[in-house]
Amino acid sequence: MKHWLMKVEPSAYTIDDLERDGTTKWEGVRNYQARNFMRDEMRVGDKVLFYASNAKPSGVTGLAVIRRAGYPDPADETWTLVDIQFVKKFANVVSLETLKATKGLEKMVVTQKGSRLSIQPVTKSEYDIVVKLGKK
DNA sequence: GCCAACGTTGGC
DNA sequence: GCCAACGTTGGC
Repeated sequence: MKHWLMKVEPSAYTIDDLERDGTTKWEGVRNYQARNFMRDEMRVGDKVLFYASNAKPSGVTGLAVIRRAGYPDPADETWTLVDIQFVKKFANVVSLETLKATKGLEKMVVTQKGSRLSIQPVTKSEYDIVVKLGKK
């Protein structure tokens, strides 16, 4: 079982949209590294931190789970889709600022300078720390 | 809106 | 295959 962080801008999709929809196709990834994670490594049941980028503030807004593993995008088979399912919305956003200030998350990809990757692997311990922060 | 970081493209 | 130019991401 792996853990992931998936970024999306609120103007495109939010945790509220996911709560309403239940599940959604994760469309629009146009980066090879991110695609390869979806295509090769994501499995049904993997846990996902749902991250809002370009937000006020940017941060993790809730949790999701992989519902369907990587499959070709019917619109363009170069690219890969997965389906994710809503798990929960955090009472409060766990902001990037908080992530950067939290012990144990120093190596988390999203806290690194210049980290633009929209699909990122997260360790179990990082995932657990963020879930705990989300309950506060 | 600015701009640093970084991925991609394309001329050579 | 190198690398400058260009485009995009995303924090601020």
